[in-house]
Amino acid sequence: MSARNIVPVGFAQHDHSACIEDAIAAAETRCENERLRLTPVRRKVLEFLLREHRALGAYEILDLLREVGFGSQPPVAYRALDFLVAHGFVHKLERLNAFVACAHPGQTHSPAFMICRLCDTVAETQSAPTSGALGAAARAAGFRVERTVVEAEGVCPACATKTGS
Amino acid sequence: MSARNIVPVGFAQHDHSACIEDAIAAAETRCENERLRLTPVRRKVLEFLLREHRALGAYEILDLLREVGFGSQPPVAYRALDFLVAHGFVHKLERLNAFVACAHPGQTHSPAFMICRLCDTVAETQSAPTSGALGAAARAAGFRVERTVVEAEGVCPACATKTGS
DNA sequence: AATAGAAATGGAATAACATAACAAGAAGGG
DNA sequence: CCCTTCTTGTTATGTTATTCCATTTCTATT
Repeated sequence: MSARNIVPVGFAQHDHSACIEDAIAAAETRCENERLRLTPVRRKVLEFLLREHRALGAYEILDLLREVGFGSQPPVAYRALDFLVAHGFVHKLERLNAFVACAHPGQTHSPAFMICRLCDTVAETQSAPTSGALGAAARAAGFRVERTVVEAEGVCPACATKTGS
Repeated sequence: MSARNIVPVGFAQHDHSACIEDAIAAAETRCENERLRLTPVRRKVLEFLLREHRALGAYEILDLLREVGFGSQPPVAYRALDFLVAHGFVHKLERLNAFVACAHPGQTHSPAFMICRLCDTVAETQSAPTSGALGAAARAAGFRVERTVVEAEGVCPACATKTGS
């Protein structure tokens, strides 16, 4: 994986090797600034998720960790994922019980996702939890929103073209 | 449960026995109209979910079914839930891997939920998937949205008052 | 340098959630 | 009545996630 190769993020093309390196570098910088420890397992898990621009299940990640010589029991993967999710480097897709690397590191985070049900590609975008119908309903009910899960399931442009619909 | 008792739906008070009866009646009517079969198991599961205005896990439902003399293996519960979800009588909360009775039967369905992390109460409201940030992003990307998951996690008014925050 | 406390890791065991596959029974249309 | 379809019951298994305890590593302080 040292040659630059072109791969979709979300549904567009880009230089993927650079994007991985940049994301790792950004994560390292942030961890230094905030006294967080991007340990080898955590870093490796983040790399795996960046390499694939798709959601990986915890057990897929665990398999990859095993191949590279790390501990191979579920808590190893879940602990690393907990750390990465807690600090916004990775998001969990509740619909899929799977994890993706954050595509907008640094930005304030109320992510929303588009998940293609045919090819499993995931695109991340921002949501605006306080505006919109949900925000209004929450204010009306006196509900304090702490976190939102916004996931759209459907068909991405590439698959729509392929299947001719 | 024959006396009328007052219980929150969403976060407001209401006559709960009437609300269960109405919902069951509405479901029966709709099933007759659409040639769907609201069999005993399915009906019972819907009742359980209406009784509690909170999300129940499939295995909790299974326990309740067992108590009432139905089959007690997981597929029994999951099949009934599949039917109820497919026809919009019940929604699945992806965040909780659990199920709630629909609070707006009949209305067009893009539900959004507010989930209290302290008391597990769930309130349902409508979302407008095509408007808002997500809709715009989907149109921009050429992504066809078929279904949306919108779940807000936070603290309901009652719990906010209790814990004094 | 020694060391106490906190954070991170390794791993066994188990819990919680979900489906596949097959046999048997009930509903409804000709 | 018979055929098809839908539904139920059950066994077995697959997938996702956590609890708990022992050990190691890091960090800050003496």
